[in-house]
Amino acid sequence: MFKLSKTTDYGIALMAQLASDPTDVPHNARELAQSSDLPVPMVSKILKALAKEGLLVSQRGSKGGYSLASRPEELTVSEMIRVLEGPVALTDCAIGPFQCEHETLCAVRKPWQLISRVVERALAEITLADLVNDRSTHVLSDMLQISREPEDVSVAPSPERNS
Amino acid sequence: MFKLSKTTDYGIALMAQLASDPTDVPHNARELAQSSDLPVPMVSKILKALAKEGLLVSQRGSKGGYSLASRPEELTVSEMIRVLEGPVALTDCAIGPFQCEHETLCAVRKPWQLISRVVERALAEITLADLVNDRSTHVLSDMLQISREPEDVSVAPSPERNS
DNA sequence: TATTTATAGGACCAAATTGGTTCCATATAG
DNA sequence: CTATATGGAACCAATTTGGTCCTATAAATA
Repeated sequence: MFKLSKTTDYGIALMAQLASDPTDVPHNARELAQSSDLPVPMVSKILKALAKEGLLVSQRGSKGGYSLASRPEELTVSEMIRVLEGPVALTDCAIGPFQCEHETLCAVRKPWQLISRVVERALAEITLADLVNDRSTHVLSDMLQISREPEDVSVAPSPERNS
Repeated sequence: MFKLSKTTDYGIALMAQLASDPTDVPHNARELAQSSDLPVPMVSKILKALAKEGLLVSQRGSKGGYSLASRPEELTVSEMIRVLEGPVALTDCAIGPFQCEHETLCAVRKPWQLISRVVERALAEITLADLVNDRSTHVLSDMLQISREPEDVSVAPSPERNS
């Protein structure tokens, strides 16, 4: 569906939640699960992964929990997606050589590689700080070069789902 | 994996193949499957979908087949993805209201909507014509604002090149 | 030191999605 | 009439995904 997985989606939301707390007190899985209304085991699993990959630092034992490993301004959306979901590449051939069996015959390989880099570049412009600050609206609207809309912005114009 | 599905991948490759033929002679599924080295039933299925959605026009019966419904310059990658894969939205909440049960509580909803639009916007800059022309390299490199690299461009640190 | 609270790291499972096939109906050229 | 094509739907196996559970280990504290 060309969508992020729930894991990535939840993971970034959890990172944002941590980023929105100015103190450096670690937050534990139960706590974060509760305030985001997500199942504890799931949140726990995702936090473990984020810690393992170095995006969070973990503190074991009583009074333990997780806190951000870097400043929110220094962590990009691109990086979070890469860690949770894999490289930002729209096709296998854009990940690297020898990933797709059709790559020798395929005519659109190079364009896909370039397109993937365009998307990756865009996602690398946005930081975790942008997600939690109100500044995000400004930054992102600037990227869109549109006047900020006050209400809901959605991409789907049509109500009908593709069958 | 934040990747396009095979269906979309194949579908766009097939469109590109049609676009690269200057004549308007319809091509049938068998033919297209052969020259792209993909299974015939799969190709057939995808072409049917593309025709149903209006991206291809079909000619039934003997000497029939598929041809592009519009000029390659007028069909964007964004549109092809939307038709084959669904709306370009990185999260459920970016598709539209009431898609995600957490949307009331979620703090990063608006950023995702904007990010999705940024990506969608980028994909709407690229046309089918760009995929088949050499011009693609120019257009896309301009988007990246980098000097065109002569060799393989991949997101992952590449071991080496094949062809 | 024992207990409590937390993460680390797994194995595990059901449900959804995906990639792919098959069959039959219908249209068209010759 | 027949061969060749698409239209449409059902169907299936394999993978992926979302989610749980269990055991081991680390730290704080009573």
